[in-house]
Amino acid sequence: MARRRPRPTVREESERALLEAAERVFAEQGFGGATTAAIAQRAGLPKANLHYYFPTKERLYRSVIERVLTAWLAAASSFDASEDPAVALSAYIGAKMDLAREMPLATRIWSAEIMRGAPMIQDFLDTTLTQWVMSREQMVRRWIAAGKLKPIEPKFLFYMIWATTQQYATAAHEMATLNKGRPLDDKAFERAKSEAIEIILRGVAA
Amino acid sequence: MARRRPRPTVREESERALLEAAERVFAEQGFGGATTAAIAQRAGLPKANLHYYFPTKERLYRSVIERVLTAWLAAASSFDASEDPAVALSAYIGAKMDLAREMPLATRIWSAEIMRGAPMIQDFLDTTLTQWVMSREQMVRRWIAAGKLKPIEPKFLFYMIWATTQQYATAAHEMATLNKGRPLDDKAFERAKSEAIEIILRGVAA
DNA sequence: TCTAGCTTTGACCAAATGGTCAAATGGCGT
DNA sequence: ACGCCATTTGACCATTTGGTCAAAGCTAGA
Repeated sequence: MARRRPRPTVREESERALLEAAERVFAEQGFGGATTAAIAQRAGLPKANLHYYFPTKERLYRSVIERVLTAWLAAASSFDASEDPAVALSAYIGAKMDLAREMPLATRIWSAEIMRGAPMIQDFLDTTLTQWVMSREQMVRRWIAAGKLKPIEPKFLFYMIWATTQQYATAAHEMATLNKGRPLDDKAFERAKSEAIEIILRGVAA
Repeated sequence: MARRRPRPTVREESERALLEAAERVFAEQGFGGATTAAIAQRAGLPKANLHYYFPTKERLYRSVIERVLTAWLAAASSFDASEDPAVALSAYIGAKMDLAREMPLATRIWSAEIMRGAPMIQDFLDTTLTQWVMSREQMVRRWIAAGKLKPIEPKFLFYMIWATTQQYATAAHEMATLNKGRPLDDKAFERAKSEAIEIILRGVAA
């Protein structure tokens, strides 16, 4: 019997184009403001074709969010780079900064989703994120107990890291306005990255 | 001739109810996702009445944003509390934290607006905000020159302050999830505030 | 009481929206 | 050459959307 060959190119290419277009439109307009027509047009496909690959707008959105989730987890793993808090925090903040720089649209979608109350990723918050935070909280507490960090509430440190790093994606336009209308260049961004790391490290070091 | 009396109550009460409802709906759904019908319903008025007071959705949104602008400026002024950087920064961070705590919906709308590229407040970014940042940048540079602060790029400090403080409004739901599903109580919030202040102060102090 | 003008509201409309469908197209293995 | 099946697409649909309108209600001053 003729085994169904994956024949990847067509489907994969259309899905890729749609996901890319969706990422841009969702980032710019939010879930509510985005329209499937706009996404299809940006992908260069008729709207009916979009609904062939992604039956509903919500499913398309979920697919976009899954990519972000993967990236989030990858960045999170760099927290475990070392048992030395300075190294671990530097690596984590750096990875988060790079993520915001390299995936600004995805980062904006993520932030918007959180801001709306995470209607699509509550499950992630309840399971993976909660576990990740709880376990890293323990690490931070151990560092504090070992006299390596000031006695801070670990969660507040995470909140500061998340906020500061994501800012470079969510407020990129505001930053550009304050930078003579031009986006941060690579040099400025690298400086922002190292200053963020240094300020936070100095702030929490015992 | 019968002088038009202000007769404030009716108009003012309707406008107030509409603005309050609009703030909530815009914060929850974003500009694109919000509907005038939903706003009118939340205000307990027919939709036609909404359009009597605010001819278009965009005008209503602009009116909501103006309130936020006022609050932003009020908080900004606390930066000038003192010539001592520790006092000025503490006051400013504290004021921003309080703003996020007391006006979470407005803060979320503000963040969403920035994230979308500030389509409605570009003028504010270009004028008031740019001037405010430029002048406070000078103050920070003077503090650095006086050896009171580490040689940081002042803008990055502002970005960190904005991000960290707004986070307590924009990510309130995420924080609640990580706090056994309950929002931060006043005690926890006060601790977050003082830790934010301490971490940043230690981070930038010379 | 009368009336002028502010306010309220149900009914309505054109456009946009998410989504459907069936007919057409394309390509690959036999 | 043929047939199978994935893919493409224009046309279509019900619902929702922002916004309009005209008729009615209300209130204060004369």
